[in-house]
Amino acid sequence: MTPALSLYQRIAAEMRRDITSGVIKPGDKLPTERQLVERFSVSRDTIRDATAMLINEGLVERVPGRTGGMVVRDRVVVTFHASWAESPGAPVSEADSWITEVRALGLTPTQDFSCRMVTLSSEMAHQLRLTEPGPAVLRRCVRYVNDRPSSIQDTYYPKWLTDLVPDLLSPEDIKIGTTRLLAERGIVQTGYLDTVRARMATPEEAGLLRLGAGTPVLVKTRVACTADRVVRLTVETMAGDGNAIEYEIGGVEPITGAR
Amino acid sequence: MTPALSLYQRIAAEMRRDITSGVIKPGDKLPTERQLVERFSVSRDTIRDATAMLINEGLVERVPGRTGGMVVRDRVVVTFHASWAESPGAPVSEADSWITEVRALGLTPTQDFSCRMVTLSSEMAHQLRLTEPGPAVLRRCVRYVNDRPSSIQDTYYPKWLTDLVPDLLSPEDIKIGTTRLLAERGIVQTGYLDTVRARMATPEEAGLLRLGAGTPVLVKTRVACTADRVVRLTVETMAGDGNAIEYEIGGVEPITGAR
DNA sequence: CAGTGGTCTAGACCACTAC
DNA sequence: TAGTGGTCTAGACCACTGG
Repeated sequence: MTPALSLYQRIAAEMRRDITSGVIKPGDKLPTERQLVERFSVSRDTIRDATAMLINEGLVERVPGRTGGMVVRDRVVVTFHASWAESPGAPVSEADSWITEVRALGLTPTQDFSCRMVTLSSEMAHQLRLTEPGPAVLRRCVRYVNDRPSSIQDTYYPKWLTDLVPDLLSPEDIKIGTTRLLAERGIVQTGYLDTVRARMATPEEAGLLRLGAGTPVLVKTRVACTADRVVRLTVETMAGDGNAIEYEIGGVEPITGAR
Repeated sequence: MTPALSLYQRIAAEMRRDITSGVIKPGDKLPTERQLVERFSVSRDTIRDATAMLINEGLVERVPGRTGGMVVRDRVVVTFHASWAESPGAPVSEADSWITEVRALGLTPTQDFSCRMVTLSSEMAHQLRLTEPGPAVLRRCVRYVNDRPSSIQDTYYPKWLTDLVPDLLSPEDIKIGTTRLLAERGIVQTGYLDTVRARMATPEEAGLLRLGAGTPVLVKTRVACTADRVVRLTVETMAGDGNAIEYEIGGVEPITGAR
């Protein structure tokens, strides 16, 4: 049954066991590569093949420099409550909801806003139900947890909407939340279509989110509409396995009530 | 700005450009490793470092054997419509919904069922709102697209429920769907709490789903309840970037109507 | 400065698989 | 049997970073 693991796979398995069983804990350093060469009596490349597996699985991180080494990662999971906020009557904006969640984990949330004009791809224009590609406003929110980038949220507003609500062009955070701002101007969002996917980070994303090679991203695409029109497209790219998305469907009191 | 890419990174970038720009198309074979050694005048290990990046990004697959080689992957995305089915009044079962989706893409769906008794971990018992770990029935459904494993769906039913509805112990597919079966016995599910995460596949999952190393999985956890009790826990592990999950919140006619 | 990981070489032998 | 990727070795030099 077992397909005869190769040498580096057996070494990886042994180290993986030490990590998952807790012999080596998050934050602990692994032995140096040259120490592992001695311990297992193999070449350094074989050790690097083994540790590359652990890094690809998200268990371990390489830290360069004199006091560096390989460190067992400590992944805290931040949960996005997709069903909670963003309804016009919701008590909090989507951003507030995220900030609350991060603080509840004892971590420090930060956000960076920017705003610029872009030309929509035909793919994006189609998702916004526009007849053809055209200009749009892109509002970007980069979120940090303990100063490490955690997610990039890009929201595209079609030109007809920003003509109606020029406040959307503000390069600053809109305190009350864009959903409530739009509602106050008569644009009430009543429906969302979310699509969630997982894929490997592109090199650009790995740079932006400061991800190690071999880290996945969780991508949530949200198309929002009023009773008769599509008003925005939001693409949220989240770092690796440090984020989760939660959806409630129907009444969940028996589940959440016991918490 | 650019941090001086190393040799293997530059080679990877060049090959990546050929793939994403369409010079090399899905299904096409890359040159052999030894041909690439010649073309770039580097050692084979450097070529392997470069191609390992492409494999980790999910762009390329290695195929062993005489006529093997490195092949550009063609990823078709199957979408799970999480909001559609599973309501007792829904026209189709969750399985039917999936089968329809796969067929619509011109692919062939297959499913394998199995059923066995397991002991719940304390984590799972907590999710089922049981006071302590205990026995449960695990119904597993492995799904294949064109004979390649695509997802593993594990559903755990607590013992009190299988005592009430022994049909759940059937090792065969339940044609009408378990949700409708339970509804006929008076267990009407009215709420779901879904959590979606992305992470790297463990070696076991990579084996089950026949994934190459460095492929992410999309994990959907669904806890379902009736008006007053939690009745099941479903963990669905999906292969890499070949799957997506879709949620509808509120009225989405302006979005879906235009399709 | 000393030690870490990062990169690269030039070989070697193996398992697998279509021809 | 011939050619593919899979594994492994024993070196080498580099960039980076704390003491």
